[in-house]
Amino acid sequence: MSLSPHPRPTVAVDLAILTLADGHLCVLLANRPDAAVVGGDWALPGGFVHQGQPLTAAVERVLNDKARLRDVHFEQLATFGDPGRDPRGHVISVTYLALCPPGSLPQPDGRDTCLARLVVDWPGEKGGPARALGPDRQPLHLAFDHRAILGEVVRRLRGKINYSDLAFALLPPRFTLRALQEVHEAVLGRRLTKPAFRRRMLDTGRLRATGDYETGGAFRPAELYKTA
Amino acid sequence: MSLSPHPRPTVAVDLAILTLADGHLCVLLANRPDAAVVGGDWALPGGFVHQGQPLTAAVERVLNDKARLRDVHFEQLATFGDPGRDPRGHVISVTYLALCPPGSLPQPDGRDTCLARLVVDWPGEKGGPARALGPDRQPLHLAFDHRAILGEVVRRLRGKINYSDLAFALLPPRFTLRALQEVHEAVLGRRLTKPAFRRRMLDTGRLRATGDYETGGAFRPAELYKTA
DNA sequence: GCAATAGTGTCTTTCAGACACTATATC
DNA sequence: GATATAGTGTCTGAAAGACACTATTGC
Repeated sequence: MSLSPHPRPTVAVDLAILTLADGHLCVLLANRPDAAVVGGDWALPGGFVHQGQPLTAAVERVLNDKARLRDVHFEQLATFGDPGRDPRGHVISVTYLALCPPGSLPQPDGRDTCLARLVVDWPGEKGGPARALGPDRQPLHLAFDHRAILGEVVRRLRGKINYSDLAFALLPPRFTLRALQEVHEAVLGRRLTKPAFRRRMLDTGRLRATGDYETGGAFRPAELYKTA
Repeated sequence: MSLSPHPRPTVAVDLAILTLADGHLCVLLANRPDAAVVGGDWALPGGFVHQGQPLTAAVERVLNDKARLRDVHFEQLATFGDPGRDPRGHVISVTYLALCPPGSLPQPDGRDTCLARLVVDWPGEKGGPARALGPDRQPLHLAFDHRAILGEVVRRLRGKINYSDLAFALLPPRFTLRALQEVHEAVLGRRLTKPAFRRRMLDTGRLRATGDYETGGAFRPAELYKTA
């Protein structure tokens, strides 16, 4: 049965797979061999949505195919449907962000995939496009409208990090308060003061001290916490 | 050219056209003659997205067709794509909310369209489904997953009203601070204190006093403000 | 003891709620 | 003058930044 007699646009999901590396927010990008057509060498990994397939199933398929990831926290960001955004045809992209603890991503080879640092020029939650810096710190040439999408990614993260469990999805199950603060600083793009941050986090009641301490450091070890 | 050889889901836009009536947040609903098929008598007005058509064009078409509205503030909410959400087939719905000043909507006739009060059971930004009350204050039977969508609508409004221009889109160009406070109270579902609210609004710098005053009241008239 | 980081106590500023007050319109 | 609402001054308490302090580890 056809609900609409008109020719239909195609639907895809595109994923911003995010992690923290060296204190910086990074995104996994896929190389585009068709760079000349799609307008850039690198793009967010994505895939088409087939009839009868839930959006979440398409997301999980991309996570598994492109990053060998399972049980990752992901959430919908926004939908981009401008007919000109994909030169090959009308593709409506439902974008998601996926959050991974450091080290849970397979090492990108730099050819098919790379891990790019996310940088924005704007303060706070003002909004605007983002840049992606390659391993050599040079800006990468992004395909489609993916600079704008990555800008929205950062804006969403900044808007939600203070009243959601989003930061914990970028950390291992047990973590120090300093590591948690580094996540917040990387997302917000500014330094925070330690006492106020500790109070604020502990007052939420979402944290539980484990009684264990980090090891391997040269100096006083910090206590490990987990989510309550 | 076909980007995907598989059969594709259909894409639609669905609109939560909101306004304020009698101090309550209300949404415009369309009657469904096919209630037995779609699971409810009333639904958000919507329309299919055709190939090559921007999402915003589909939104404007629905606004014009269903509510004779132009130049209305609208923004994207979220995309719902569960294959079972529409019994007729796989329809991916990109939902929008549209905000209208009181009185700018044509009077719904109660048969094809009605203006339903939006009510939620949950406090703050906790989230959950919403109910829609008809003119007789009885809950309406909503089609599809529209109870869940309307819950997200309220959640989004509550999350954004304090740091966006969203409230002004629910007011005429010139308005009293009391009217602005009533908008906030209707969205947040709780009473606010007048002095704190006035200070907070005036301190944002987004308001400008006009020097004019409302008329027709039996008592001291309030000054009219506009957005800066 | 030294270096470096973990973690805390306290002061100050900011801001929202509570509450009481003054001001001004119609009747 | 009565009444009802517009608009303000002030107190209080909560929360965050600044800053200085103590605590604990490896060397």
